Amino acid sequence: MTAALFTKPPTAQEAVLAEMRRLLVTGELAPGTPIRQEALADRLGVSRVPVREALKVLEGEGHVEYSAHRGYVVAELSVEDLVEVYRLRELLEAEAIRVAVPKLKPADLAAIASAAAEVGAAGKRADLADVTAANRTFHFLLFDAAGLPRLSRTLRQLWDATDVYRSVYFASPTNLQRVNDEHNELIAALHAGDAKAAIAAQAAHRAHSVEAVSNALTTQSLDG
Amino acid sequence: MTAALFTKPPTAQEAVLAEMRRLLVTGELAPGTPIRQEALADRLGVSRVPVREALKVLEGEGHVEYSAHRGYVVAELSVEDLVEVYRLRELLEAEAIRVAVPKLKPADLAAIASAAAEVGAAGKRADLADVTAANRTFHFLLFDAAGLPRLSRTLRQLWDATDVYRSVYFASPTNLQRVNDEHNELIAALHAGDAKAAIAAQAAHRAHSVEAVSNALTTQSLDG
DNA sequence: AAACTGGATATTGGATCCAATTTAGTCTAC
DNA sequence: GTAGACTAAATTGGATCCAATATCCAGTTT
Repeated sequence: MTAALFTKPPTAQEAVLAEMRRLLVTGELAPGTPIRQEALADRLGVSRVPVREALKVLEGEGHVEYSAHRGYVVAELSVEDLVEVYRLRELLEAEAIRVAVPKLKPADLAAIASAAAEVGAAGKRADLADVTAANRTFHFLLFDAAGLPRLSRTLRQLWDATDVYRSVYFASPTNLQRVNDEHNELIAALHAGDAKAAIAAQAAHRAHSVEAVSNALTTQSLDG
Repeated sequence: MTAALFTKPPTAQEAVLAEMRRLLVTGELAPGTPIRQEALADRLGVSRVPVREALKVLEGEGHVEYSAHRGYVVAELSVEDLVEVYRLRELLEAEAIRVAVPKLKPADLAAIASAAAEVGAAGKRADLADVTAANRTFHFLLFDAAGLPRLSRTLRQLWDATDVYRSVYFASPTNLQRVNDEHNELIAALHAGDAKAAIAAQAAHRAHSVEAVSNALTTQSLDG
């Protein structure tokens, strides 16, 4: 019974899904572009079948739009969509924190603090991918502590929908510094067991990011 | 250019998906049962390919659970799950109504009233499927009026998750009568433009149904 | 007797092939 | 010159076939 040395991809569709997520986040698959199944399959070294199944998953998550016999197109995210996503996050994240705070154990707090530290470290390294990943870990350690799987799932969907823009936000050193400060503020509230303060901290945190991203969206296109 | 006499299924996967939803709601595919792709495909007269794509959709919606190389199993819904779903609905439906009420036009109100009437009519006919469908139409006419597509999508997912139990609730004449009364109360609030009252009405409506279904769940199994 | 090993069978995962549909382009009719 | 119809190419949808994995059962070992 040997422990796995590194994570293996059990199926091709899973590998395809992971790679497509990367392509979507990095913008290599830009919003609005039609997806040619065969080209994509060739690029990933598989047949069209696992690609199609991965696309069905992404369709369910709202990352691509589907039209019968016409295929898939990378979904576009308007400012209205962005605002809607953040409003829904506001409602649901408040609930998650409200439920999670009384349940937090020392181990949870330690894990959360550790994730926050990793955000800072990755920021110093200017490693955007790691910042994004650590940031997500940080927040979902908290959300998941509520022990409400469907709430977590829904929140993940909402986060996924705007992942494309998160790296834009983290690209600015000013924003990065602010993010770290806000994380610390949130952690302090968690240690104090003050759910209300934690919710407020998270709300401020979110507001800053939606403002920045919204500005980036309205002024010009992503790659501008 | 002949007009279609009845809605055609453009693709097989869509037909499979619709039929599988029916099987899940009616309980012909009971929670916990493993899904054998080939048997299901034979039963529906198609190959396994469209079945697999439909299953991926249902997996995304939480109706089936998937394990690599082990296949799909019809998801079980615990009482905790039920409570969680209704709590999330509470948060999100309140938001939907809050946004929708000021936007409601006479045509919307008429459509909503008409749907409510259909619920009553179907109830008199004791047609459970029609009651469920009309009830859903009624509520989502309101939710969709908010003009928030992601909110609507999330709410649909939550409703879908508990669809299995809704027909149980409607099976009781007492419940049916109460549902009609509560619908009328909600409609009155909408006509008055009173969002707060509408939210309260919807909350009471939801509380009654979660209570009934929860009782049914705890006392015994579905078919008891 | 319990536990591990090996192989047979059932089931899922993936690739290839064919059918159906859409789309672009060209030709014709008016 | 434009609208419509027809044709051809590209693309998606579905079926069949083969490979990979898991499960089950017998046999062997300790």
